[in-house]
Parts: sequence; structure tokens; C-alpha cells
Amino acid sequence: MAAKADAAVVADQRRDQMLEAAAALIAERGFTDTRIADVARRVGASPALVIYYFGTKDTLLTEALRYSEQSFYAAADEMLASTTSMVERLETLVRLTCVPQTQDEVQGAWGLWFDLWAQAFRHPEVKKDRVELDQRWRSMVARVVHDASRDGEVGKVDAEEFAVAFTALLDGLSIQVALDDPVVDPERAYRIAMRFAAASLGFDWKPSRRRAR
Amino acid sequence: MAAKADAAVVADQRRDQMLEAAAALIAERGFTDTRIADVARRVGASPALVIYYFGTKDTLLTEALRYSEQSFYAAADEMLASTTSMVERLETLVRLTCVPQTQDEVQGAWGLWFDLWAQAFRHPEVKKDRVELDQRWRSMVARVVHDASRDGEVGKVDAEEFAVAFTALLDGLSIQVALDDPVVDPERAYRIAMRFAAASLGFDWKPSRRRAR
DNA sequence: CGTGGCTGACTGACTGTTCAGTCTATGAGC
DNA sequence: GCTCATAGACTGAACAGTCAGTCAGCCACG
Repeated sequence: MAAKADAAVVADQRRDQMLEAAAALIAERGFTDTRIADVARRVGASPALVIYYFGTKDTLLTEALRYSEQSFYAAADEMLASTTSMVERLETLVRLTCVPQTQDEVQGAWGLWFDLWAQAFRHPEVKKDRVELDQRWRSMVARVVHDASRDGEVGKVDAEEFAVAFTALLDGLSIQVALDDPVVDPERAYRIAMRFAAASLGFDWKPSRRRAR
Repeated sequence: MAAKADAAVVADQRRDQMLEAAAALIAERGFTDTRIADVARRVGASPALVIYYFGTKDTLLTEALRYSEQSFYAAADEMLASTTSMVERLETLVRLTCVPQTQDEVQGAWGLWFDLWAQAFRHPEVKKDRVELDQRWRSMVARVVHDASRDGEVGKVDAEEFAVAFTALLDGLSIQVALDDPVVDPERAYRIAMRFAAASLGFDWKPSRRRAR
């Protein structure tokens, strides 16, 4: 009994290892250029074992995408808990998406977005998943605003409408930053996003002389 | 001599055919899932001929991306010429990016963006190209605003700053529309973008009861 | 005849997946 | 405590299919 439980734990660890490795590789090389042999090597196992766990290459990669995005949102959720101030919370979200992180394994996460979009565009199943993921992201933003509205930090605003516009803007800005557009450096993206929020929600905001990174 | 010129013309036509076919296929299947055999079949030629013209699969696909994006911008440029009213021009641009077109071959263009981004993220050469392309796009928007400002249609505004924010917002919105997010239908994306422009540039705007498509 | 666009047939490399079987640990029966 | 059957994680080797790219030569035209 205990043995069976142990085995299950080991198996779960293996799975997670593989998912993490796969996610990292997708971010580096891209979805279709990721080989199961690469994943296998990275976790120190044979290609056959990867198939043993996931049955097919496609399920591995698709699950890896899900896995990675979900942990991204989980991280965002956690960071949000550190303050109750709406402005600080929004700043956190903007920094999370628009400013490169040297720490964590998050830096390569942008590569995953591009592949997630490309996959979603062509595969209905992935598309459905992505819609849910994005809804969760918007809800997070909407909740921040809604809470602030309830606490009187801002006046009455349409939190949901704001969330749709704000997340779209963040997506667009983070693309430019991720692709190293010299015209849209992280600092500038950060400023644009916060100015938009300030204008939409009616609060004052000035860029602080904070050291990025 | 005339023969040589004729041959060159034919060759150019062939090239363009192939580039167009390749672009369409990339939009459908994705960059790495596009086979030279598919391109060859679509133009009614042998795979060998494709290699004959482009030497390698990668150059074909990369050039196809460039080709397609450039013709997109050319189309936008042309459409812009049909009015001088800034609001109408902006409406045109928003519709072009956020509202699905049944006509043209433009409908699948979104798929190309996703792949362009994914490629740019990992290949410096493509990255450089994309930056130029995007700069051109932003310049187009900035010029629209700048011209309107010169003609007194709007007051003094930072056209370049607006262009950066506006194009980012359009990118983000078009992603949602392209991926069929039920929360962000074309109508809504259109409204959000125009409201943002109105608020940023200081003009009045009300959604007209226009039939989308 | 010769040039150049063009092709069919081929190949060599790559890679997802299968499969037969190994190794280890567990747990039952004695 | 020892043996042995069983299960399940794991693997090496082979298989089968796919494709980019090569090459020798065809054919139409000037």
C-alpha cells in the first residue's frame, strides 16, 4: 500500500519534471521544434519513457503549455496578495508582464505565449483552453479594480470593460518588449500601461524613479 | 535578349506565386508544419522547382512571411488614402486589424502574425525585420494623427506616443478576436479601440450602428 | 545545338512510436 | 527468513514514415 503510494509520488514527480523540461524547451526552440528526445535527455531518461508517461508527443507538449501557463497565473495570484493597494497591484501586474525578469524561469515564458497563440489559432482544443486562461487573467484584473471600487479607492467604473482593454494593452506591449523592439523598452511599456490605467480609472500616477530589474 | 527578359518575368511570377502559396499555407498550418511539397502542389510544380528557386526551405518561408506582411502594410497604406478625416482613417485601421474580413486573402493573416512573432522571438534576423515592419505600422498611425493635428482636427498631442500605445492595444485586441475569444467579439474590440483613441486624442466618438462585415 | 526551366526518382537524415524484455521492489506463501 | 511470482518503471533496438535537398537528364525554344 505504502509502496503503491510511493510509486505514485515518484511517477508524479517524473511527470512534473518532464512537463517542466518540455515547457522550457518549447520556450527555447518552439513548439514544433521540440523533440521528445530532448525532453528525455533533460530529465535523464529514455525517449521511450516519455512516451510511456504521455502516450504521444502532442499530449506532452500540450499539457506542458497548460502546466506552464497555469503556474504563471498562480504566481500572479500570489504576488497580488502582498498588497491591497490597487495601484500597487496594477503595478505588480504590469511589471510581471512587461518587464523582463532575470530571476525565476519566467523569463522565457514569452516564447510560450507565442506558441500558445499559434497552437490555439489552429487547434480548437487548445483554443478553448486559452480562452479560459485569458478569462482567468481578466478576472484577476477586474477583481483588483472591483475591490478598490468597493473600498472607495476609485469611483464607480466598469471593472470588466477596463479589464478587457487593459489586458489587451498589456498583451500588445509585452509582445514589443519580448521581441526587443528598441522603440518600446520595458520602462516605456510600463509607463504607457500605468498611464492608461490612471486615465481609465481616474487616479493620479507618476512614474517613480524606480530602478527597473 | 527579349527572350531573357521574358524568362525573367516568368521567373518572377513563379516566385511570387510560390511566396503567396507559402504564405497562405503558413497561415493555415503554421510555419514549421508547412512542407515544400505543399507549396509545390499548390502552384502546380515539383518540389524540386521550389528548391530551384529558393535554395532552401527556410529562405522560402522567411521570405514568404516578409512578402505577406509587406503586402498587408501596402494594403493599409492604400486604404488610408481614401479619406483625409482622421477618425475615419483610424476606423479603417481598427477595422482592418480587429474585424474579420471574409474578402481578400487577408482573413488568414492573423495566423501569420503568430508565426512571425514566434520566429522573431528565436531568430535574430526575423526579429530585426519585424521591428522594421512594426515601426512602419506605428509611423502610419503617427502620420494620421500628425496630419490631423496639422490640419486642426485635433489639438496638440504626442502622435508618436499615441501610436505606440494604440498599436499595442490593437495587437492585443486582434489576438483575442483572432482566437475567437467570446468575451472580445469584433464589435467590442472595435469599440474599445476607438474609445481609447477618442479619449487619448480628445475627440468625440460614438459607435455607429454599422453592420460589421 | 545549347541553354535554362523544370522534373522524377532517389537518398540520407531524422524522429515518433512500438516492442520485447530487463531490473527492482514488493508481498504472499511457506 | 527465504523463495518466487507479479507488477511496474524503464530501456535499447528496431521500425516506419516523413521530408529537405540532390542529381542526372528531359524538353522546348531560340
